Amino acid sequence: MVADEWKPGRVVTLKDVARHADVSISTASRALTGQRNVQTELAARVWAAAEELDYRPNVAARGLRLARTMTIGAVFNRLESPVALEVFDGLGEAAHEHGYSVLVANAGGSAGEYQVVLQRLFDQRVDALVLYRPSGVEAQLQPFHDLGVPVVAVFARGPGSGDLPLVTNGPGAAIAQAVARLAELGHRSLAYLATPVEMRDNRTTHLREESAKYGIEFAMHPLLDDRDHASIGPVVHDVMSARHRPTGLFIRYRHVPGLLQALNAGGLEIPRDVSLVSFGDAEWLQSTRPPIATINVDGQELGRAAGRAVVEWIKGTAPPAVIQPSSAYWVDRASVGPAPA
Amino acid sequence: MVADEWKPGRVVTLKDVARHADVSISTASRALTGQRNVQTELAARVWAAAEELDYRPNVAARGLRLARTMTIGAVFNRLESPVALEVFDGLGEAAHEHGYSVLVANAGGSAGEYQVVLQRLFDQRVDALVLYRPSGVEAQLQPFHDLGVPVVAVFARGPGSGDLPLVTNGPGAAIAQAVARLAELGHRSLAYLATPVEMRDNRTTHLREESAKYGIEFAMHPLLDDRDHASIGPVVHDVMSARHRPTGLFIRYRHVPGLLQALNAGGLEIPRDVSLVSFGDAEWLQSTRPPIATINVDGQELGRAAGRAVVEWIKGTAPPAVIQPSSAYWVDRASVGPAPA
DNA sequence: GTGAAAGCGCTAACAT
DNA sequence: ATGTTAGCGCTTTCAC
Repeated sequence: MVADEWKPGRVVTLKDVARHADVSISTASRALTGQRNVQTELAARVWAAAEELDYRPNVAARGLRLARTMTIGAVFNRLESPVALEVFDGLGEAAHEHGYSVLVANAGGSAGEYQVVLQRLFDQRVDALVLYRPSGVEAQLQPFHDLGVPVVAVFARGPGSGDLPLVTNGPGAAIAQAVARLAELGHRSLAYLATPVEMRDNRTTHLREESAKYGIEFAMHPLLDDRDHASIGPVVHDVMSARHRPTGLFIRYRHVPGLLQALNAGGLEIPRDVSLVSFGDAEWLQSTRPPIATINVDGQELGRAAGRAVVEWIKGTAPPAVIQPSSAYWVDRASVGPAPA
Repeated sequence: MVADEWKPGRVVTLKDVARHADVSISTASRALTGQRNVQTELAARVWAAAEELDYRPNVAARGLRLARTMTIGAVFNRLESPVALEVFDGLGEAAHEHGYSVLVANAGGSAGEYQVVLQRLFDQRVDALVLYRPSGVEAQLQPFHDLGVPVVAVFARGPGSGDLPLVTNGPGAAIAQAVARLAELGHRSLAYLATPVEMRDNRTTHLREESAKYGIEFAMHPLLDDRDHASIGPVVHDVMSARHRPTGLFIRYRHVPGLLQALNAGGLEIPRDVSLVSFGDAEWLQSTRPPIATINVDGQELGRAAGRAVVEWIKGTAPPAVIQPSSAYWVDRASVGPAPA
């Protein structure tokens, strides 16, 4: 057989398949979508034709009819942290598994930009929205809510994110282990260096509670919400030159390079002068000297869970307020050592 | 005014706008798409109605009609290297600037997976395809070529990628600077550690040529194409325990952690025993001790260029075989020091 | 300049 | 069980 009338630049459509199999369009459609109201023999003919013509259904067209685009919108503030990447990876995996594609967008940071990004996703009529660490986006989500489009937050949700279902993990156990280890090594004063936004994380609560258990002092120190490494320097200097300076530091992954530079500049050595724990792991944290202990998150699993959640939601079953597919885990490395005398 | 007849779960459509402005659908369309054959007064009414109803055109529907989906497909082997991320970022930026969204997919590695990913993108009828470091995908691209869908490779293209237009940068100048610096510091023997695939990069050629200029010995050493850090150990051991061991090492970013571990395990220090240059930069390379010199690529610019190229191509003007928006640059850091005696 | 109508590719009544 | 028809939201002839 020969493809009936094929022009080079034209994509083969359901009509072509139907004609080639000598059935009506609707029969072809039914056969290909696997409905039962079609004779086995005809169905076979349709499938053969489709195969031969290399027919690929136009998802957009089907979406128009079904009011589903089979795309999931994902918004990241920037794919910068390893966790964000993992989440993206896992999300894609879960989405593809269910036939969805992922339309991803980076919102650089400003609210205005976020607005634009959401608008584009709305224009594309995504079937669901996955927001990584959203913050203050409640208002801009209204159009999606009006349409009943599922929206979930992943990893964390800042203030002003309304009551989006949150896909996250429980850092409690891992933080407990970390603090226990530090207590065991004689540490009596810990600190968490974080930007004001980050401080709202439940990590803060856990750190405080666990520290209290051992009678350990715990303090938070605000970091500028700045990308510049240097900006961390003064804070570290202040913290470490105080009379009662902490002997154990917790800090988010993205600030580690800056922190290392700052400590280095101050002549402070890890773990001799201060122990260090990073929230978030990466390959290179294992090859620094010393390797840096982490409290880590299985971002991929988070992403997968988020994907599954929205797909289920699309099908009708709304998720609970919090989904916790896995727990963070504690990775002990040489950056955690005995408290200095 | 009040939204005529608005049901909660329904999205406002062009029809709604037309009715609200009391014009025909086609006039509304013309007004909103900014065609001239429409009275100023009517146009104003239409715009007002659109504004009031918060009308957002359905891109998919428009796409169906115009045979353009306004999406660009991007395929990464995995968003793992910092450059890949930057490229993605830049691509998104350029795409959005021109009204396109980016449908991104990760192909884990196997050819089969790549096939599936491409198929999904085809089903979504992406208007163009951007492939990051593609290799051996020529055959699977046929459907896109048949349809005249623009496809470009970014950063590099492996064997079997046909004659895809390539968006890349010229590493020549930067490599020349690096080798010059090493020569100046007395190095007489350099090596490039890379997986067999990576060795096909034009970096190899440049390294060889530049080394030759100074009469410097240059050797390539194959790495297993493995994600496991440990697998690099034996190779490093072999290379560094040879009688004529190199005093300067070039290696791709992603292998740096493994290399550092291996050198560390072998009791070798940078730059005392060997100097190191990484292809590809990252924040943490500045905060290791010593900081690691790099030959770096402006991935973002690459991504932007790729985006611009496919958009232009969609509009009709095919790109040249190679687009080189910027050059790689040499970043001297303390990992490059005097050759050991 | 404006509206009516056709049609992009597909699915889902509705007829038979 | 199959074909005919309508219509998803939009643009664009084609008449007037």
